[in-house]
Amino acid sequence: MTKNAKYILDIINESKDHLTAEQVYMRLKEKNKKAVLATAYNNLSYLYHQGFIRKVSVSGYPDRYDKMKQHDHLVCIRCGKLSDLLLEDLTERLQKQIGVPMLSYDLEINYICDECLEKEQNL
Amino acid sequence: MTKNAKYILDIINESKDHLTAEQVYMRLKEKNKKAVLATAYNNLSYLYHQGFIRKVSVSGYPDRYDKMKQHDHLVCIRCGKLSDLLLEDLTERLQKQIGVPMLSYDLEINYICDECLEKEQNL
DNA sequence: ATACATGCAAATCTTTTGCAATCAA
DNA sequence: TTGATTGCAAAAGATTTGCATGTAT
Repeated sequence: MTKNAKYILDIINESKDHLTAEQVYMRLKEKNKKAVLATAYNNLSYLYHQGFIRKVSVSGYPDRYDKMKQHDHLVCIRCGKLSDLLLEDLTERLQKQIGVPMLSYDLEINYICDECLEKEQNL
Repeated sequence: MTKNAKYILDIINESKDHLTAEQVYMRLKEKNKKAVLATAYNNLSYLYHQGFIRKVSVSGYPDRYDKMKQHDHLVCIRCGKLSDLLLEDLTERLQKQIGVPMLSYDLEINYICDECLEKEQNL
């Protein structure tokens, strides 16, 4: 694990938000001024494939990166806003129902956030 | 609902696969030779926002479109392959745990498919 | 010395947009 | 006719890649 990869892993783990590669890059630059966007992408990709971080993909928005620790997401179908949810862990329940070994699961609850709801009501 | 939108909705509902916009477009052309990729995109987007179809986003791959009917997905984290799963419906269980009205949920189980597993073992 | 990581720029790919022409109510 | 939909081309945005350079072991 290289210096940049370590920095990035820390950035992800310390952040309460769901950061895009661009945002990770901006924070990485605070620690390593020479860093470049592609390096952020490359290391995020590496960390993801090694299973050190999660990646949340919502169509129409850039990928966002997240801690590994199991948790679920509330996704606004209008603006893509992402919030964490701590729901019961479904791992066992799901594993029983599937024939193959499960690595992890991603559960996203779709809703419309307050701001978007308000906007739609003001039409 | 326009002619193209209807065609596309039928294509999605009749397909057993998870079609990309490109694939939808190719099938749309069989019914309407003049159709164009952007029209497929526009109508898919319309159908999605109207809640007629689902959209499955896996990072690194084009979006795939799917029937509305609740079901879950098995996603290969190596090649992005998508398969349907019929697991127990978690709607009520989840709704009880969140404070806001839930529109729907997306549950993706991550695994490594047979082909990818074999490739990795042959290294 | 060697392999790997980086910086940089350019390429790629998906998806969206602007606009003019066309279609349908 | 009037507004929405289409076809088309171009733009936009996110992510990846190739390559030369730098770094660490």
